[in-house]
Amino acid sequence: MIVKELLRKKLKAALEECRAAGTLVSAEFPPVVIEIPADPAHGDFATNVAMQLARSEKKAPRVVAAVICDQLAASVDIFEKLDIAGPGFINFRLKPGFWQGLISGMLSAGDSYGHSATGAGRKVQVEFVSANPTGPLHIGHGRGAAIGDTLCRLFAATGWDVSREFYYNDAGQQIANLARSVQSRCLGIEPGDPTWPEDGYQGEYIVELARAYLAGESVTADGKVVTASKDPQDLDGIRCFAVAALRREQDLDLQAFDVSFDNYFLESSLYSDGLVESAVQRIIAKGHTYEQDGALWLKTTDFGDDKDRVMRKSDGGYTYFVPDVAYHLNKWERGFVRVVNEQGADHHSTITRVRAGLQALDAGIPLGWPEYLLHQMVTVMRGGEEVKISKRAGSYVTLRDLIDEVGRDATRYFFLMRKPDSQLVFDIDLAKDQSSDNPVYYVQYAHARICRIFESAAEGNLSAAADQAALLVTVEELDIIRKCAAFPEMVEAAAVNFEPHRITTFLHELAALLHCFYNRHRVLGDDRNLTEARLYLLAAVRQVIANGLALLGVSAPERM
RNA sequence: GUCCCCGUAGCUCAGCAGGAUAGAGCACUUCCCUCCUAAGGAAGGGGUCGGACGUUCGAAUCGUCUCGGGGACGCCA
Repeated sequence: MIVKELLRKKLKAALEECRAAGTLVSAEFPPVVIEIPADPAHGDFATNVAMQLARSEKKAPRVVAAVICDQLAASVDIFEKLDIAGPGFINFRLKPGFWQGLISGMLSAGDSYGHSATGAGRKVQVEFVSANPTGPLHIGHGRGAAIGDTLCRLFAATGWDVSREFYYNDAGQQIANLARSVQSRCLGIEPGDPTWPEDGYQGEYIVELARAYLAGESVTADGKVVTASKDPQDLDGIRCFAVAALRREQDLDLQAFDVSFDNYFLESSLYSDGLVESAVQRIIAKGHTYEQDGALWLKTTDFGDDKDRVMRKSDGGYTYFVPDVAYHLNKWERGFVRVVNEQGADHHSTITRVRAGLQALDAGIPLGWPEYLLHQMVTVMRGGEEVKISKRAGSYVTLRDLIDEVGRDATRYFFLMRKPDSQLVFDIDLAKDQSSDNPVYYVQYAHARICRIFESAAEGNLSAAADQAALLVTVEELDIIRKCAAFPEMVEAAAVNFEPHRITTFLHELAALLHCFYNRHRVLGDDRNLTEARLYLLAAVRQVIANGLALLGVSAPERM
């Protein structure tokens, strides 16, 4: 139960009662907003509804507030204090018993505390990472993987039926370039040589691929085994081998990052299954195209673009967004009422084109479908300087480099600390720091600390006791309960707004409250009842921290 | 030129479907372990919320303009 929601209902009911009694006369009431005041002295919650009503009531805000307060005080008994403050705020302070009573619900919900049924089992697909198999995953993919994975976890936690999808191109220009690059290495050609392919891939991994190919190795990827033919002239064979090997590498990277997918979708299948051609024909039939300069154009300006775009080039090939449209039509036909594409912000210009293409299909697809979550760039800092070079990839920092150096938990946490809209500076020194300066450890330590207390408690045959909850009356204890009680709405907001960073922020705040409490009060003390009450509280905190970390895909260690 | 994101403490960033003295971490100055892990806590200094105008009882939050920084604008993918 979300406490704010409860209050909102009580307040709405009180307004209606006032109207029935004639003490309020407004024809309509504004949406009731309940907020948590910045200054805790103002109470647990506050509402501005009296100020909003002042105009239609033709009374001073504080007078309106008094009317509402009287009604609330008469009909609801959860308030310890109700008062009117400032220009007309109504401040609420709930009885300690109300807060103490919330703990049992947190513990009985257990691992699902904070979850909701908002999604009502509807299907949502999240497409993320979607890296082409032309090299190891880089740090930008890492951010996308962390954000996309956590978004999936958030959707699952809020009642959606989530499907995780990874889309890649195994046959385009970039792949041909990859094959040529590996072939060149097989033939002993190096970057800089006259015959080295233009824009060839130069990373060390290309050398490794050539070596493996010539050695006749076998790789397994996406359920298929590919064995190298060893023949440097077999460009197609090299392509298949290189793609399989890099897909496998990427899978290992993702596995190390604890990110998994339900479905891998190949761009080539769109062509082989005729989906591109049928989508194009359908758009033509709907009259949204024209021929000009030997090319086929889509009138994207009919759908908000600033100029029309070429669909089929004069050489007969399709431009890159066409298979994307066919792909998304396929997603729609698979029954996903919601689709979220998590991508780097540098792909932002494709959004208008894909949506325009989908509208041109006239397939009943809603205007804002699919949704997009774009993340900004990542820069990596070490020793106060930007890191740009990877030993493996040559020109960029790989996800694997990061995971190997700072660990999975810290890598994920750091990627999720900032809102996707903000550019991210990844400080390797801080991420590796095994101290409280490191926000990951700070949160994990709070969890481990509680676990340790429970171990000590067990040795003294002490355990949490719900019936002593009334003893939890200090500021620190009530602050903790209030924070834990706000967890479900935070999860909801993080899911609705695609904002995983709300979770890291929340966890850091909760951990701070826990550490503060720990330093001011002794849990295992002489007073057995109080000890059991505090253990009861800590059990809830441990659960909330564990649940929050689970949403991030970060471990909750019992010992550190 | 058009579009998107960002601009809040020295640094990295929260806060932004408007609300009551603007927050955290790092860095800096002090202090707290005979006691459940000091990977912790307490206290302190540090701000024209890029700027201007507007809407409002009230703006870091909304609108317009403007100045910075980043990204995207292809018959490349």
